[in-house]
Amino acid sequence: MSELLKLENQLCHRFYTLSNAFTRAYRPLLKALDITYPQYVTLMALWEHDGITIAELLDRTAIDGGAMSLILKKLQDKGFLVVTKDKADKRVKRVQLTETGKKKKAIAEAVPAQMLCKLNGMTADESRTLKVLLDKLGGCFENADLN
Amino acid sequence: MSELLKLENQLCHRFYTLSNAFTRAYRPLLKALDITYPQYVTLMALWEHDGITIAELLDRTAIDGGAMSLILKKLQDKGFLVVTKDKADKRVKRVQLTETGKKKKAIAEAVPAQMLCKLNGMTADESRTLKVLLDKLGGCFENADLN
DNA sequence: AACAACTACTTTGCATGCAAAATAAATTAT
DNA sequence: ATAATTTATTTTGCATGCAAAGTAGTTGTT
Repeated sequence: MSELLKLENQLCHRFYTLSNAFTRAYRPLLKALDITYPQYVTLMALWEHDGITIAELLDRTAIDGGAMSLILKKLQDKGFLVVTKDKADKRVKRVQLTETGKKKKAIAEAVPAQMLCKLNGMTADESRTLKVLLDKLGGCFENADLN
Repeated sequence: MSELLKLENQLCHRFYTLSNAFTRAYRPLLKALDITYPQYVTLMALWEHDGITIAELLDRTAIDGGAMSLILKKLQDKGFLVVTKDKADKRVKRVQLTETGKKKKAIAEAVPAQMLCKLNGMTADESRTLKVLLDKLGGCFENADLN
């Protein structure tokens, strides 16, 4: 009975489980905004940096390019934003929040607190430590990508 | 500029990113077995507990029920396992590894080491601490589910 | 025994995630 | 300047993840 292949020993499975748990936990909170979790991530990036390029958006959100195409269409249909071609470089498209999209930020401000409420088993200290370790792990992958 | 909605401050986004990174990192390693990451998780559960119920498999892997239906079909088509009806309770189905499926475990044994190799930036100590915090976070969600 | 309530699974419809192919436009090389 | 190459984005095909509806088969009630 090799320990190596036990599910409980896998770091990856914890991430798989927790990532899905987050997505599920956000769903009811995002219902008021009528958006999904990846759409929420996209909007967070835009509320911070409006008017950025799709490439930049992909870089900041780490969302798949193909998925982003559809996400932007949906957010545009919902009136959150508009996608316009860059005049200098016609390959490039820029994403601009609409007034509606900007106003929704006020509603979204309530979401993080509600999520933290669900996670009140974690101390602020544990949360900080966790973030540090997660960022370190993320760094490992960036290097491993070179293989 | 509320800090609350900044992407960099979101725990959830780290999980989103890292979970996807794991799946991508496993893909080349699982190519030799011709399976996807969720299929790998399913097999790990079975290598540990052969002959368990689908419900038990869902519980151990945390994979979606609808997805599991398809995953089991594919793994059965590939010859890893067979799904049989329980004679006592006809609603229940049990999943049994085939001889082929059992033998593949030997090949899979090499996978964890290859993955650890990609993550050699993390010390064993950091990895342990991380697991503890992840498990605690997982516990938070179980409680939050009651809302 | 007949019916209501519950269980274990599967199916369905929609939204990604991923790799690879396809487009279009800009840049580089010859 | 024209071809070859590179870059930005979209499209395509396949594999989940998720919620909700649908199917059998079981159990509890009266």
